[in-house]
Amino acid sequence: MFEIPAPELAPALLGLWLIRATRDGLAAGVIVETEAYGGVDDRASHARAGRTKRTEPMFGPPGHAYVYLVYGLHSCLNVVSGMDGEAGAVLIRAVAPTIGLALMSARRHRPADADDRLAAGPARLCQALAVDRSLDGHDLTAGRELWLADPEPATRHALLARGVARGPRIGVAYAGPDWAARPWRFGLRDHPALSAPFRP
DNA sequence: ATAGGGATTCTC
DNA sequence: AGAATCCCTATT
Repeated sequence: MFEIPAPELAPALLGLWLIRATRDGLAAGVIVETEAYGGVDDRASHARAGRTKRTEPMFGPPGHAYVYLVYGLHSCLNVVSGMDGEAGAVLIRAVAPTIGLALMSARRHRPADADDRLAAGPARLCQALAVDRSLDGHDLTAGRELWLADPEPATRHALLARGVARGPRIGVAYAGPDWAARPWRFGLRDHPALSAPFRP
């Protein structure tokens, strides 16, 4: 299912489980916001510089993780899309915390935020789920450490019933007006776990 | 070798 | 509005 272009995979990931298992226990949530990044032609994508050490996973097998460090501080998680050898990835921008809330809360070394927002934001979600670059390249379909899983169809249907909102990607003004304007961000409409730019 | 800057978040 | 903070990428 991951061998499709990122702009197609991004909305398809909405409503799926993202599950993290560590020695400390299990933490999991439902993906509510995603963002698509293309290959060498996408001026907003890390792959724009071609195949490099950092972006190697983006060119690798689909369904694996691409985890990078941004601003020297925060990890961000992507699901690699497209065919092996062709770059593409979907940034997971927000997850609705469902299992292991205490664990997620403990990992955030800050005063308790609203539970809904524990994993609202690409860097927040990585902190809440203990995702860092040690998981770069990890197979997200293997069912261990960090993986994706299908929810009950009825559950997912109910979630998607609120509708999918689209909009331009966040923080990519450097890519120029054309690429920055592409509506490649997807989110469950009005969901309380959406990231900061989309909260009221 | 070095400069420039970032797919963010938090605080002032 | 500005800082925090590392490492990637491009250039010299």
